[in-house]
Amino acid sequence: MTEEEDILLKKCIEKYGEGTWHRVPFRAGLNHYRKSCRLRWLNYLKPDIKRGAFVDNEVDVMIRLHNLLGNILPGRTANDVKNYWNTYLRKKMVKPSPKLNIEVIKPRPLNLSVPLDKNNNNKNDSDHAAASTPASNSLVSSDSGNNSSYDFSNDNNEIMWWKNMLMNEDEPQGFGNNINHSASGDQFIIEALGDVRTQVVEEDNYGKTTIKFQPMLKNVLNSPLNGEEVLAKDFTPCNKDKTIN
DNA sequence: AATTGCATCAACCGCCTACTA
DNA sequence: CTAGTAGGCGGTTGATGCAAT
Repeated sequence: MTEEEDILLKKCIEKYGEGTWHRVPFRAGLNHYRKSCRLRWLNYLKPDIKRGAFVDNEVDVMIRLHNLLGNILPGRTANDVKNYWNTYLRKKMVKPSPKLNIEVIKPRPLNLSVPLDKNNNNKNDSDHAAASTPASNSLVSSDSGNNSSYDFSNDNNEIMWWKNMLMNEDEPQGFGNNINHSASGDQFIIEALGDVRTQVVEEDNYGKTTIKFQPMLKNVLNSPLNGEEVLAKDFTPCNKDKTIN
């Protein structure tokens, strides 16, 4: 894309916002496929993108969380993380042991099966947290009976979705506030991820599925830094798990 | 100075999933 | 329930720049 096209695309996004990418080429007057426009915006033009070399703390977080969150790193584009991972880190990683019957569902702020508390009144309810999982995770909570959806039309809504994912009923102020770690890398994790909670689906030999919401940060902070990837099985269960027959 | 090999990173491609009519 | 469409992700490619020879 040329510089002029970048400007057109940027103006278009500023005017209409992100999303409905199929309309972006027409709106911006660009002769590019919708995916190209989206990629250009997300990986290059978006204003809050952090560019330049990865600092040690970021690499630290990446190593610890890559197996769980994939190419998600606060402030960085997925493409950047992916490139860095493939270039530098993949070769160094110890081959992970097979993860039997465990599936980690990464947080994806799409539509939810149940609306979040729009007053940002975090009630630390693990059932609520389960219901707040994106509808893509179809194993989750069929007992709510509420099919209304929640859209992430602005950043606040997405932040709320994360907050909901992060809540821990035992430690209302969040793990990050209760852990005293001196290492700068750990501090970075706390600042960057707060108290991210990870959803893990386990299936036993009889096909019974259990969904567990596990606090990520505490385990991440205790995880080794010797190149091993963090595996879901290393996480200790917490809160009220849900069992689906 | 020219050539070669490697590193980097933006972009492409194909597939999967969610949504909707 | 099904098919079509859009959004998103991961694997991969290709252009470019730089260092080594």
